[in-house]
Amino acid sequence: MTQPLKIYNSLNRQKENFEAIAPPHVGLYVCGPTVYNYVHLGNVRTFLTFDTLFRYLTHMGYKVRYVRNITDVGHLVGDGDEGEDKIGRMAKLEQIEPMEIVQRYTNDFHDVLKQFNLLPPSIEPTATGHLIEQIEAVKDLIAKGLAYESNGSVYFDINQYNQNGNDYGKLSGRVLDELLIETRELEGTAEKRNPLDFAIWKNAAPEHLMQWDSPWGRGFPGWHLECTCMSTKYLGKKFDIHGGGMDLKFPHHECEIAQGTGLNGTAPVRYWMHSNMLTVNGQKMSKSLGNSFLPAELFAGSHPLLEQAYSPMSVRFFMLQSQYRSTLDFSNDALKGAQKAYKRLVNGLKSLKQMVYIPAEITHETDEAGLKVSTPGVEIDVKKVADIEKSVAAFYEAMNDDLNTAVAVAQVFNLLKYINMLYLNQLTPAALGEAGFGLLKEKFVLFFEQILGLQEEKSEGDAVLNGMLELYRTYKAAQAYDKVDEIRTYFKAQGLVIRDMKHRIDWAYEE
RNA sequence: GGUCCUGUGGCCGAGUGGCUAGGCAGAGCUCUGCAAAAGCUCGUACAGCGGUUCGAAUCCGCUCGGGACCUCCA
Repeated sequence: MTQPLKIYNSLNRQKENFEAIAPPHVGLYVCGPTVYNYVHLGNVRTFLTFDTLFRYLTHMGYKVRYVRNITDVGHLVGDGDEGEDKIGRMAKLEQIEPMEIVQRYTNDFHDVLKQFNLLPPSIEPTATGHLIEQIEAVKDLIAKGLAYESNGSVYFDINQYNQNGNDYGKLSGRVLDELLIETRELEGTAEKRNPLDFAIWKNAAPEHLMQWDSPWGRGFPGWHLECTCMSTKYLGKKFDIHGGGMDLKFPHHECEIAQGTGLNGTAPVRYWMHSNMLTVNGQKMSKSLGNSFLPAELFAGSHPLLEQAYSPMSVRFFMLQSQYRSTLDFSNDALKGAQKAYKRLVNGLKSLKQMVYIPAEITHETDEAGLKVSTPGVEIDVKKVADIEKSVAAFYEAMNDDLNTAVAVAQVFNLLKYINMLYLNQLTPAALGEAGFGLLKEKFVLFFEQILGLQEEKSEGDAVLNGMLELYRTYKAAQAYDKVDEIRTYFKAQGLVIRDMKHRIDWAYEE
């Protein structure tokens, strides 16, 4: 617990000790979705990564301001700076207002993240809500000589930026000359001084649905600019952590660094974090490849790639089993395994919550010398207690090692073993001692619910189930096994199972 | 073509020089009305070849395979 949190910083490609700029406050910015379509499972992985970070930093005692934007304008389809606005395009296709598109998919985004038990960010700003800031930023960049107007559009001047002593390409490891060779075939370079210059304001054709007045005529902001303006506004000129998917590293985050540095004279971000891709059969899940599926399809099992339905928490758990910087490959076998593993954990949680510490009975005797001797009925199993303490420490170590949730989850399973032993009377609470038992209970619940963000998925109400269980006990006592089996069948139909143990009868989620 | 990542047991997935990762699946045992669950035990894993080293899955080189970014993408 005392060791520092280490974070892999994409800027220098190594793990660094995390030090907040102004503790106990931490500024965290994550690039949110462009709300022109439903979010797919790959998108969810990124937001889950930063939800885990948000939860962990909060647990560590930091006061985190978590800003995650909604891109509702400016993100273009296709090549460079010539494509159509994604949201405008959908609006035209469906013949509705762009803001209807935005609202629909924003709602979907929120619904999906809630199902996966992601915490809402502290601030969720939108690009259209910050047009004034963006126009001011464009003016400022022009005034600083880092941007120029061309045909009603304004471009960021990369050559000038580098001449000022900066290094465009630093984050993604790009070399300008090499980039230039590759851009020779791209369109839309006529207005630019340098093909690599990117739009910070775009001139809008009359038929363009989303456009606003500006000093350069009617237009709309460039995609990269919104993140710079909103992060600066809410987190300051230099803030702690900026996150996003790997695929945003270039050019989006590179451009953010350029804009922020150009505007504020300081690199905007201390730690850059990038989560890796979710793959399907080894290939990146993406809309354009047609191998993506929606959370709703996953929950219903209604997609050709899916053999069955998987619950939100199973999927959350599945993703937590890997480290965020590794690619994670989706497969039915892996999901099925995760579903079962999750249910084992949640059954452990459920039984743990009912457990209370019962001290061992103490026998008092008088020894030969006439002195009173008190002997506890159970000796504390120091080996098991030490093992629990070790797993708890290892959990924190894993989380501190660049959020290694894979290793952290393994520790939770180590703890689960003792919970199961307690549940089946293979171990008594007294054998762990009050402190050992308390540690197990406190940490398991904390790790599972607060830090990993997993939760029980309730189906039937507890009252009904407990009534049925009572009936089961009655029939069981009467040895009416046909009735007993009937009740079991009912439970099974609900995805539940009766556990008929020597010392107690209980229900659990079918694994 | 450029830059970078990666190849671990039937499956998923940690680990980056010597110390059991973990989960799922499988086998055996204990328990049990029958089950289920759980606990315990088990399994010649580190793409191939060569090198460095007392010692390599872990470092270096080569070969083969997979992937990402370089154009919108989480």
